[in-house]
Amino acid sequence: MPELPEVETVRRGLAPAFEGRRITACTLHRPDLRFPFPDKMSERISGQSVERIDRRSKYLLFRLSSGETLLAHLGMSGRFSVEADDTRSQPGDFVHAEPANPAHDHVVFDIEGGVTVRYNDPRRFGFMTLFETGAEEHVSYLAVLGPEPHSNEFSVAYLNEALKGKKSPIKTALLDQSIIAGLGNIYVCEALFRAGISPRRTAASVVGARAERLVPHIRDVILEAIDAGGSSLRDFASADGALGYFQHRFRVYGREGEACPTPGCDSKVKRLVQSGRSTFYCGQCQK
DNA sequence: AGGGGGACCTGTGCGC
DNA sequence: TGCGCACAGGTCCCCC
Repeated sequence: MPELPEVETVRRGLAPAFEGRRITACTLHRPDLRFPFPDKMSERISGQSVERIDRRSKYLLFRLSSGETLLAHLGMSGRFSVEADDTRSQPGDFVHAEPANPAHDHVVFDIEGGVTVRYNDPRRFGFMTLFETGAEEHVSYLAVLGPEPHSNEFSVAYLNEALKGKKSPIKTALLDQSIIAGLGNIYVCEALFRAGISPRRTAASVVGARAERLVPHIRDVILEAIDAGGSSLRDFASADGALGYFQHRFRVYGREGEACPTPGCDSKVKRLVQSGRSTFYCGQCQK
């Protein structure tokens, strides 16, 4: 489920529980997720303090006092939840309202101050690894990533260069994390809709006015979603996990057959499959 | 070299 | 009610 905005929301929810505190125990309930956990992972994390939690694209980076970084990716179904006795950490799940099935709690962090953080992942497409902090350029997952959508580096000039000569559809190109990092199926569909660009158009043909529109729309769609997550975080202090993250509604994603939301457009939202994944779009508004 | 398709997993919702 | 199938917000890896 998580694209960049959801991962950022999770980061903000986890930060007060972890930052400046010691992890007293890290317990693994199985040897692997998508990949085996790194050698002696539990020993390397237990007893360390978390100095900060960073995010790059859809990866969470827990900076440990040992000089190592714990990298976590949530795959499709990964989720963190917090139980807390203290007042600093809000309990809850940050993305999901439904309780997680404890059978899929694969990693448990006990943190000083009476905080427990669980990583739950039914499909186990997530993964975790440890690396020496500062060696990011040697970590394959991070080394290949393109710019963050809201960074200065992500500009019209950059996009033109990155898409030059690309025959693949723009939809597919925007899912390529080496072109732009952090977009997933939902926000690519939403950004192309807002920019009025057909998902089937070749990437190389997105130039001129289309590229000028696409860059700010990608930024906006991501920043709005982060804001929606952030306001949810602020609101649910007393709600105990009932976050309602997806009160943030999508304009086309998951809306096949519904009326196109553009005022005055009488077309319906269509669905097609590209590279094996659903694309939602309006054939009238997106050219 | 780049791009498509399968693989990795479990859960859910739908039609019959 | 039960069963089978399609589909799910991601990424890696193989093969053409």
